[in-house]
Amino acid sequence: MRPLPTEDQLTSARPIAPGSRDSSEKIHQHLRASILSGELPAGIELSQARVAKDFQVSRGPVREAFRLLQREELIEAQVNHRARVTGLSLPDVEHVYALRIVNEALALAVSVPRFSGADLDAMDELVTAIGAAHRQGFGSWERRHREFHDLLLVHSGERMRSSVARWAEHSERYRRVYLADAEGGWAVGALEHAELATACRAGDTVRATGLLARHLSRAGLTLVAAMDPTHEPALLRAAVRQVASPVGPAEGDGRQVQRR
Amino acid sequence: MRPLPTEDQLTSARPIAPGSRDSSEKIHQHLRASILSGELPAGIELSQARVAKDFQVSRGPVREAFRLLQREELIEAQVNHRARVTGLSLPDVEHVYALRIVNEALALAVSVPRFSGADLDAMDELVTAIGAAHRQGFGSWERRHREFHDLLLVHSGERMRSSVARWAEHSERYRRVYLADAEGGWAVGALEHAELATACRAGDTVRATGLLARHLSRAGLTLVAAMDPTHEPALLRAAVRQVASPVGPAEGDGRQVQRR
DNA sequence: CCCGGGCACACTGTCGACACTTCATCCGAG
DNA sequence: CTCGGATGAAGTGTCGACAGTGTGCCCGGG
Repeated sequence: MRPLPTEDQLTSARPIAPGSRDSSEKIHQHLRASILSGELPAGIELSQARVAKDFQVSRGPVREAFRLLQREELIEAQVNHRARVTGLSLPDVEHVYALRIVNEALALAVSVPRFSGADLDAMDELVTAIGAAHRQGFGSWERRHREFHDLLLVHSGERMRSSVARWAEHSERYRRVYLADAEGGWAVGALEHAELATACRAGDTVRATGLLARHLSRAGLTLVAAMDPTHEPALLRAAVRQVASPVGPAEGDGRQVQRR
Repeated sequence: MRPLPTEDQLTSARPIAPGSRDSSEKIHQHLRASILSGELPAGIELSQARVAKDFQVSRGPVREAFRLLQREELIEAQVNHRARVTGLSLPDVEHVYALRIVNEALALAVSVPRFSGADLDAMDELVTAIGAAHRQGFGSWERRHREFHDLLLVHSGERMRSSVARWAEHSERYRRVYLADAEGGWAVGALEHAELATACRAGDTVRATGLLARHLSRAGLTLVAAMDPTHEPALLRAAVRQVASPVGPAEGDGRQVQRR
């Protein structure tokens, strides 16, 4: 493979406010957003010195930010080498979506009985907003979409939410790269969101979790298929099987997860 | 509450080899082990300067290690304040065990069909080893116990294993504090381990995952009950319900998770 | 023309220093 | 005696500098 051009002021870094405390946190946030959004593509190299110069800070805070990104597996760094933005491997995609399925389903299961009327109204509102925003560009749609999924987990506790949100962020990254313009998926997604909101309002926990699992598994399967059509997504199957047990809602789950 | 004595060479820190590269990694490992083992109890304060002096390094690497620990929620740090070892809240315990249940069950589900004969033999060996080691002190038992659980996930992929292992480490910490000498639990645990190994050898995935879920939920419920007997562990129930669906193995699952 | 050794640059890991903040103590006014 | 402000120590956030290491380039030999 070709060596991939080193970054060249590619990150839209602005100087950090001089007196600002905890600048490493800001750097971390900024870099993470840049990576997840694809502005810093996989394989690109980031040097501490360069990033420090772009943000107009010393290398100390940059090193701390890099350590966090490394722990999140957004960059990989070896000693005495420059850090590189992590690549997108197929097993990673499957792991991310499988974990999302089981974790978000659990979070949703405990959230459903706790939804307030306001929550449910906001949910309906977002469903229509997502449908309307899907032709205003990817950014708008993505923001609403993320809000919707956040709302589903709002009553599951802080620790679980942060754990789940981290995986969701990763999947945002993959989705943007591989499904930037899959218009067919939008319509199906909208329908699934509507069904999900209905199930939440009805308080039907097992139906809601099953729908969420299928929603996520469809996204994951599409991604996997786009990356390698011959791959057998055993992990994703196992995840959806765990959540949406055969005793779930009436409609079979064999449609999306095609057996062979 | 009283202000909790500040640490006083409490961490058994030895100087880091001078020429050693990546000393922050070593500091991180050491501190994490100290916290998880209880050597650094919850609430104690760690100052960068003091830790740096103990390890005989500058504050730079220590800051990086602290950032990682903070991200793992093992310490909490505010700007211009000393870092404090995180406390053990009841919701945290429930979250940790609930996530462990769904994540490890998923990992086990994909691992069962992939176990080799050697894996299964090692599993049986560990089952007996655990039974024998449980009177050689907590440390010995804990090591074998961890090995056993690691073996269960050995074929689930690197990313999932690391994700699962992190939560498992947290639970080690809680268990050590609250169950340091619960001898009754050991016998039950041994029995469950044996059943688990049998199910794996038989290739019975749903039985194996169900057993694992109940094994973990029992531990979690014991912990929760020890911390607050009046607490209603809704999250744990949801987690075990998700994994061990009613269509599971013959023996009912209503025994451990008592309904009211 | 091709290739390997050597050299200079760039970068990383680490350290000590400086400014600012927080906290505890002490002292004097009331 | 009590209470509030001053004051010093301790600690943190940040920076620039130094030594060691990896990388690419150049040049000479074959």
